[in-house]
Amino acid sequence: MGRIQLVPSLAVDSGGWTSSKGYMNEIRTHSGVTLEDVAKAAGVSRSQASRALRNDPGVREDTKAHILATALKLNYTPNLAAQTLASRQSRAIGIVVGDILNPFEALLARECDQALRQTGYFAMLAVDGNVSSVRAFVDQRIAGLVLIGTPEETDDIVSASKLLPTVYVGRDLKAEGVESVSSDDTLGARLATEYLLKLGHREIAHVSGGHGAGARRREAAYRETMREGGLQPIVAAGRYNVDAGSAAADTLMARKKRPTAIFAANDLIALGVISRLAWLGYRVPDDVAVIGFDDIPLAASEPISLTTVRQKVPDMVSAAIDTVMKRLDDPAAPIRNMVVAPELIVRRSSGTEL
Amino acid sequence: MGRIQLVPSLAVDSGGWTSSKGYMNEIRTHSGVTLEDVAKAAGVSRSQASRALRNDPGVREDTKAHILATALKLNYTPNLAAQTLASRQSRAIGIVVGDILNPFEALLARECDQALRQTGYFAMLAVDGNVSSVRAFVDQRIAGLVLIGTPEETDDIVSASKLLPTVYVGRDLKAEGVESVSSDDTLGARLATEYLLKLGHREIAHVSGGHGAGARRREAAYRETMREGGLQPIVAAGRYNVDAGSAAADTLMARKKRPTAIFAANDLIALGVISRLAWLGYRVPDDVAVIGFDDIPLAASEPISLTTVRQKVPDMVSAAIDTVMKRLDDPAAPIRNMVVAPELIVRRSSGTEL
DNA sequence: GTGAAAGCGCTAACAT
DNA sequence: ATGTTAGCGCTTTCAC
Repeated sequence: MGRIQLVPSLAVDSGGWTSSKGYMNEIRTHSGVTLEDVAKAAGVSRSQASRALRNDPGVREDTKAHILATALKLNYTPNLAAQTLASRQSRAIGIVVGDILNPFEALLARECDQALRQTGYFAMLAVDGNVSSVRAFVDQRIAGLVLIGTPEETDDIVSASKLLPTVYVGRDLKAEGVESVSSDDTLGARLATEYLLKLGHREIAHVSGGHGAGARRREAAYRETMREGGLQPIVAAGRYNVDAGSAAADTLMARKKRPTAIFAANDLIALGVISRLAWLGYRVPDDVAVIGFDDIPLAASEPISLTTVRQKVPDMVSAAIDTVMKRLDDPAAPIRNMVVAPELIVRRSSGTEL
Repeated sequence: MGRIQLVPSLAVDSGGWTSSKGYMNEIRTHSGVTLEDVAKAAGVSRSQASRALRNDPGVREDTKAHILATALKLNYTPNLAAQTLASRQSRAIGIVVGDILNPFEALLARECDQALRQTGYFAMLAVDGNVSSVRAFVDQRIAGLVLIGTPEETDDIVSASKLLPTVYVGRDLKAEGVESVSSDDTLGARLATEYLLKLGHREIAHVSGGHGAGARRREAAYRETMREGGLQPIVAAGRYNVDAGSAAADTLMARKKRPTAIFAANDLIALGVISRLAWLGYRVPDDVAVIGFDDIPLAASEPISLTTVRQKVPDMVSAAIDTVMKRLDDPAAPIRNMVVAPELIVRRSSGTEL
């Protein structure tokens, strides 16, 4: 605490803001106080006041302190519009979320929102992510763009990335030349499959997540791991949602040789699998062990207690923000495509050794 | 379609924008074209261009048409910062969401985001809703505020509402003098309880949602309906989440006289109840009928198929936006507290008549 | 109906 | 290290 949101200029420790009660917990409108007022009250020029407030070099320490104190006393808040207009660059970062109802995307979005506030920039979110949201942001001259699960069409992402610092979170876009941060799908799927193998399962099925690159990587890694174990892969085609999991459970349990373990391409699918298994009269994990992917909050809940491959959201987000910030001060920086290693979180749904 | 986001000035039918392909599907940065350029190209003054673009009265129809066409041709995009600075009012509406991981709040947020784009205003979202988000928005001189499930402390809401047009969605804040849109909790709880009664259930339990006003109203309505039916209410104290539902299921099924139906204060609780019941070996709806509240997307999924009291999100949101818009052009308008009637959506989880 | 002029509140050369 | 001078791109009186 002790920092003021959106006013990086005042972020230096000024010793005047009580972090307990006081200003921090009040909501006050723009006082009507301008930089001019602060300068006048502090007995300096507008430029010096501006420099001090923005922590620009070339201001004597004591002058700066005095100006800051004055600003504080007058309850000064910079006018963002004026700042943006004069400096020709805003401190807003647009976050476009494809499907905010997808818990994993919501998780990423929330983390971005929070992480951004630490940087002196602030987030503008659009949750019905599509091209028009991106365009609206561009029109607002935002400084950078964070794309989460949207838009589907890679073309739009590519064009966006040519206009302003852009990073895509959750998918690897190296091929398209767009900066991105994603999880290592291959490693994640291996982790899950190998764990099931280690528990002694032989009939391990996989419910896929569709035809996206990530889903295909997960499926491929599952297949490879199975083959390495000398086992026959069993794949039920699915999509990243609950209903697909439910349908897959039906298909899988209808086989003559029923699987004793199911690795779902994501947690939503796993939830569908579990719910449907219960309906069919099978017990998880006693009859069937289940593992998911993502680690959405629901997975950790007591009645679900889903073993899953956790995508490290905080790591991914901080990498993403870092990427945007880097590019912001060096547009010529090399394009980075970061891949974060996921980890297996063992809970009840995977059961114990057979 | 045929409208340009964020540029209400150009929103008049200009006949120049192809709604299929064309400009609408391209992303282009700010052309660098200013109002000055448009005016010059159209052979008029900056003021006239400004008026025409904003649909101000006092511009001859043909002049206006000409200016609009020119702007279009030059691919002009107004500089939002300049507009805000000069007019001293922005077209941004802040949406603060308390918990974006709550599907119901996400539903409201998404709807708001979409609805707002139709109004000429645009949404700025903060998803880690707390007072500081509100303050940050105020500092940005947003035009209005939509609060969704946040902040907990009513004081902050009240102070926010004094600063700028504010509406709270999802809770009734009449007592606090803050405009709000909410669902009729009493009606909703009655609907659910009466339906269970009608099916022939006698041992109907309720899992409450805590101590908030809404949760208390739901519980009260449940109790009253039970008493009217000559039955003894059975209440398990809970909170609006999955784990509470799970715990409540344990408690309830441990009773000597087990309930044959459970009305959960919201869908998340219901999900917890259902999951736990499955674990305990009970079948839904055969052994226990379950009804929720909210109608989150998960409720409609095949394996869950939850009967629930649907809060009419689109109605609530359009009422909320309408409220903000009304107050925007008349700060003295009477305070409105709208209550929307929910409806019972019958699915599999409530079973059939006993 | 139209144009000229004066800012909005700030940043960024350019001086000193 | 500090002050002076121009704008940033738009809206908005105020004249005509």
